[in-house]
Amino acid sequence: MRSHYCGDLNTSLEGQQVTLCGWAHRRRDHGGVIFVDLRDRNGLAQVVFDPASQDTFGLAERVRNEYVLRVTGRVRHRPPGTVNPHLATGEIEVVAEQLEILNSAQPLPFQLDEEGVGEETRLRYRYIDLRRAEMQQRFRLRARITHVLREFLDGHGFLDIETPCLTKATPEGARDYLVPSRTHPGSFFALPQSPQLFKQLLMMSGMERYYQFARCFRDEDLRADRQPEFTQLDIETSFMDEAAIAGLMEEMVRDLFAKTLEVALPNPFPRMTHAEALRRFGVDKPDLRIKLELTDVGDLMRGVEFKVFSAPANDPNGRVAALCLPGGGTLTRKEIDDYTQFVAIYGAKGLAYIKVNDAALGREGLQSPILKFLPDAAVTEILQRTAAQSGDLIFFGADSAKIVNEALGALRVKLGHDRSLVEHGFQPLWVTDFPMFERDEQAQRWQALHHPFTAPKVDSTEKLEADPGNCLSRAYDIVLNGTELGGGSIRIHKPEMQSAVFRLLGISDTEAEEKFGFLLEALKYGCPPHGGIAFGLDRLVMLMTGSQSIRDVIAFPKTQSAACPLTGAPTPAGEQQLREVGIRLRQQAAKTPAS
RNA sequence: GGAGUGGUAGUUCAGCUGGUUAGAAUACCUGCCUGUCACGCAGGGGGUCGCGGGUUCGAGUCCCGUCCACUCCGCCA
Repeated sequence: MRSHYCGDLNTSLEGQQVTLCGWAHRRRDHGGVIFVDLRDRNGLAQVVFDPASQDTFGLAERVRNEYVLRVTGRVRHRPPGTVNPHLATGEIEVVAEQLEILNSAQPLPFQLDEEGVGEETRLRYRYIDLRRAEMQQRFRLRARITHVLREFLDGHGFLDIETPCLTKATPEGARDYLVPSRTHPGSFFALPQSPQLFKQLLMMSGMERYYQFARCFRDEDLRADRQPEFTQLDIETSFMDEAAIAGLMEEMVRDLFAKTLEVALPNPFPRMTHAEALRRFGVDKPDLRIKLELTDVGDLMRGVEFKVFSAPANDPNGRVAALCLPGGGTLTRKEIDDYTQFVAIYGAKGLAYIKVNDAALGREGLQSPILKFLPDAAVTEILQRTAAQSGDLIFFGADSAKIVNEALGALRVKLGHDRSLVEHGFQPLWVTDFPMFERDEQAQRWQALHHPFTAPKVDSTEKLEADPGNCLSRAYDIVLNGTELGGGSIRIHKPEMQSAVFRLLGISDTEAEEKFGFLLEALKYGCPPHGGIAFGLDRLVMLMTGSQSIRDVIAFPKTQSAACPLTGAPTPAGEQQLREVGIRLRQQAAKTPAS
């Protein structure tokens, strides 16, 4: 006799005695015969308690749904007739000879095979939700993914090294989660937003190739793909340049997809500059499965009477772009109004359009409220550039480049999904040549687009300071199906360059010394050129499992208000605990968030 | 901080322009049925309509506030 999983059972085991452990998922009672679907992590098997064959009846009578059982019995074919597709194998059943009830169970708060159970109920009883076959499969794939990634990295000489979770607050970036120090009253640790500085220090330590599945914490508002704590596959190498790192990393991702999903990704991954991504797709993480593209038409609008178009066309920070939707002529007035509302979210004040009824007729074949403002030459050129055909519809965005890009970029993705224009499969992409800085007009200063340790493409501080606004960085992002999977860069490894970047970011020497003194000092003791990348593991698993939310691939996630319905965390701290860490509250906690 | 959607039985939902005792499915309980396959049949229990206030003769339904969940904007170096 040997133990089996329900899903392991097959017809070749006929006649053999097996032992199964699991939950009595569904009990049916027909006359004297009792049928129990036994569920374990591998599936369902039907167990028959037949009083005519064995004396197990007395116990089986007591079995209710979801009791935890150990059943020993003999495998046999079912009587001819029906095959149950819900079972791991519908052709055989196990005739129980011994039954042990390992535990009883109250009726579950929701049915495991029920669709659409509310998010909060699922999280409140996450341990039950995780029993569902769908969740079991997701977490099995997640474990398989981390295993294959580790295998690849271990095989390429990377060392798995842990870095602290209790560390120092960083001044820029996301809000930190703070942890009060008992031994240093009034002082706080911060939970790491990423192990960025530690992995750089490891390069200075001669570790040369490092990786870690690192838990990261950011106290910012949540989204379907953002949790306050999440896992990064954090990687850093010495002596490798952008091309070498990208080459190795995409080899790793190809290996991963081949081994876990049997999907062949392109070799090499396509590459695109940040500027090209914005110009063609309006975003720095384009979903290449959607073939729609933005087309610049600003040069045609400089002289038109229509101020909405001519003003941004003549503004160096403005943009006028077109987005042609094949077959969009069938859109109703209401649908177009809905899209206008949609782009308003991104600050667009309107959404002009031209319906192309008959492309061959030129102006006469078009239909649009803005047609009267456009000269013939511009109309002809628009049709040509967008390659519009009869039956298409051309949307227009005209505003600051930022608003046009965000509005039309988001509209492009929405149209892709609404109109079923999304190709199947996985389409990866490297985005490169990011600007080093972006201007924060409100604060009148530069901000790092990536992070302040990213190396610029120029090699001297003079060149960097001469024109910071046009300086590119040695950063790269890996994008998959419109999701930013990971980002990295070659780092600054010279103290004077690091100081220059801090200065440009408005971080004074005193402040830099206070916040990053240890880094600046370490750079002086022989820092190798180095760079790396960090992958969002949860997002990667989300894409690979086809999940709609990052919560579905995290065992115990938080709700949108960053609370845990299962444990009730966070909860108010007791007076004694607060006293120990030297904290007095400015106001009493009103209530427990999850209660 | 802001916009939108939702909150009614354990669960998933219906409940129209306000009007008797708030319904369905499923789950649960009892009984019947000797091979069920989401078994079937008969019966039963189960609700502070998120919470607070208001309008009204009368509120699940209308108004105001508030809490919670989800999606998005801001935010996320």
